[in-house]
Amino acid sequence: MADDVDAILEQWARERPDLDVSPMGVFGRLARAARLADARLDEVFATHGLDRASFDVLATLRRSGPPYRLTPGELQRTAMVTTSAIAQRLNKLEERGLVSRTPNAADGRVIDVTLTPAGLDLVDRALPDHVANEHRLLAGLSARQRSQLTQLLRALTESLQQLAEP
Amino acid sequence: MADDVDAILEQWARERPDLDVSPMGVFGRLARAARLADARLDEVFATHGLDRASFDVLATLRRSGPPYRLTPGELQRTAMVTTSAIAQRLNKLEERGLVSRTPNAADGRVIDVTLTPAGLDLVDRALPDHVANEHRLLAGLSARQRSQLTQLLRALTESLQQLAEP
DNA sequence: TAAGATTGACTCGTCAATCTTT
DNA sequence: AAAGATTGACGAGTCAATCTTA
Repeated sequence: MADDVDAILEQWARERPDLDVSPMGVFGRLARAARLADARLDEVFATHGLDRASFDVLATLRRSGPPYRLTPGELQRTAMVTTSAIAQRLNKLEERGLVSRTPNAADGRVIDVTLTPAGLDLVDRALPDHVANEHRLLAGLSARQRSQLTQLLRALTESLQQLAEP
Repeated sequence: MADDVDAILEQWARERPDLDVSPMGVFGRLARAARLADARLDEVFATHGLDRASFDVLATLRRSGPPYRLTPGELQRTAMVTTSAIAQRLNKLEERGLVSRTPNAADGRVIDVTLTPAGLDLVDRALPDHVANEHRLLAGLSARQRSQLTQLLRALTESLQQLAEP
């Protein structure tokens, strides 16, 4: 039942027995699982001509409900990237005709980003495949395991947020 | 106790009640936790003039034990990146005098990458801080929670590897 | 032919600077 | 001033192509 991370911990135990490197067992597996999951999810996005970044924007607009309209700042706050990354994502999506940018009526500093009919159509077609893929990827875990994993990741996230540099 | 991901799930439940998006509760938190952890770990690497990529290479060489020597291919297999990424990491580390590249005696196609005394010194100084940081980041989780999280991430990783495209 | 290592072109992110509006 | 959005320069990864050796 030993995995790659166990081998790493054994090496450290041999080379630096003075250090308790057990937290690496958590962070190492967290990084690897996230990377693997990204790769598996990307495969399905690609079949719809999308990548994670583009899907993320389209899906955020979609789930916000009609009129499927948010500002770059709003998109930034739910994505975990900077506003400049959002601007560049929007450039690509706008070029493809999947979103449109229009000036906000109430505040001249703000831009409204709206899902076009083509964008709505695309995300609604990709979404069921994406969700089915996620179900498939979790098939190896029982309902109880999924629930526990969710709770533990929530606790870890909270701890990590609390310790963020101010 | 609701978090960002719960809000996302609620939006989907409203907009697409036909889809069971519960797996997003796992994958969303996995991605967020991994991203947050990376940011917290980078802070300590930076105090030693390192980033995660550089530290990863130096630490892999360090824990392999004397003579702290591996090939790019060996480094690639434990890192989760391509060999070209390894080559570029090595270019930077070699320029800084932290590793050296020498031809392998037994196989002319192979390069030996060795930790220099400066590289060994740097990684041995950064390591205790890194480990202490990881302990600090996990302080919010009990021993039982860490153990459970490890087991669940291991199970998830195994499932994800099994479902990799061949 | 195949394996190992490297490079160059490209993509996507961050950061710092800029522009506009409040 | 401050807030929102965007751009340009840069860093680090991937992929495809190349070079050397087995």
